[in-house]
Amino acid sequence: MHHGIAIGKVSDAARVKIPTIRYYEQIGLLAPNRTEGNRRTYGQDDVERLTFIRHSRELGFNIDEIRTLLSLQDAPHQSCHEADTIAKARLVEVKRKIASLTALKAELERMVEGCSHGRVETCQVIEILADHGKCVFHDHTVAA
Amino acid sequence: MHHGIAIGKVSDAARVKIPTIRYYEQIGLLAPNRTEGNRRTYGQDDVERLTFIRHSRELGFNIDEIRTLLSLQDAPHQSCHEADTIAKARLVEVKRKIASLTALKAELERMVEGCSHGRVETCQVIEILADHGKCVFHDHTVAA
DNA sequence: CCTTGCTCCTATAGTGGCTAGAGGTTGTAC
DNA sequence: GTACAACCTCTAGCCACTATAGGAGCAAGG
Repeated sequence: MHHGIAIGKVSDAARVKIPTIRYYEQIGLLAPNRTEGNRRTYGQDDVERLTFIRHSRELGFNIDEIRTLLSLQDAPHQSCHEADTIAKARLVEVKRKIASLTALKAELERMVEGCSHGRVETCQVIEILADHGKCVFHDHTVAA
Repeated sequence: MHHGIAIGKVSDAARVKIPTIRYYEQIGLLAPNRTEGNRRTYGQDDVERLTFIRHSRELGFNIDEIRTLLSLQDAPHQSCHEADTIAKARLVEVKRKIASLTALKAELERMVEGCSHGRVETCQVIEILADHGKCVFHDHTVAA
C-alpha cells in the first residue's frame, strides 16, 4: 500500500535480479504480497531477507541449505546448532575444493609451461589430456 | 562387428557413464557407429577419446573447449597455439577461483569459530549472513 | 529350440538455479 | 490523454548430464 517497496527498488537494494526475486517467490523462499493492481510489494524485511539469500548463495550454500538457514533465522530462540552444522559442512567442502583446485592449478601450469609452442604433435596440453598416466592431478572430484 | 567394443565395456574402460556416452554422441563429440542389430560399437580409439573428454571435464574445461581441443588432437600438424590459449584461460580462471574460495574459507572459519553454540539470536553464522557489512569476504564472484 | 535374464535401444522429462523472451497490464509524468 | 516505464504471466532455454518407461537384441543354460 503506502509504504510497500516495488520489485525494481528491492532488486536494486538487495542486488538480486528481478526474475530471480520472482523465482525465489515461486520456490517459496519469499512470501507473496501484492498490491490491488497485482504488483509485488515488499518491506525492508524482504530486502534483508533477499540480502541474506544473496549472501548465502555467494558463499556457496544451495537453496535447501538457505531454506534451513532462513527457518532458523525466523526462529531466533532455537539452538543455532543446525546453522553451525551447515556452515561446518560447507567449510569442509570448501577446503576440499581448494585442495582440488590447487592440484588442478599445478597441472595446468605444468601443461602451459610444457607447451613448446610448436605443433600439436608435441604439445603437452593435448598429451596430458590424452594420457591420464601423465597427469599429476588425481583427486578428480570437484574441478568445475 | 568382430572387434567392436560394446557401450558397457567402453563405459567401464573410459569410466564414463553409458547415458553420458550417448549424450556425447548426440552433441557430436563422438561418431555414431552401429552394429547390424542397432547397437553402438566402439574401438580402442573411442575409449581414448572418451578418456580425453572425461579428463578434460575433470580439469574443468567445458564442452565447447573440449570440442576445440579434440579438433586440435585430430589435426596434429597444426599449431598448438589454440590449445595453449585455452589452457591458459582455464589457469587464470582456476587461480581466481582459488583466491575466492580462500577468502570464503576464512569467512566460514570466522563464522564457525564465532558461533557460541547457544541460541540463534547470538549466532555469528546467521548474523554474518544477514549483515553483509560484517563479512570479510568481498570478492563474491565464484564460490560455488 | 526355448526361456531366462542381462545388456542394449529410443524418447521424454527432470535436475539446479536461474535467465530470456513474448505479449499483455498498470502506474505515472507531462 | 497519451507516452512510456515498470510491472505482470507464461513458456522455453541454459549446461551437462541423469533418470525413467517401455521395448528389443543377444548369449548361455536346459
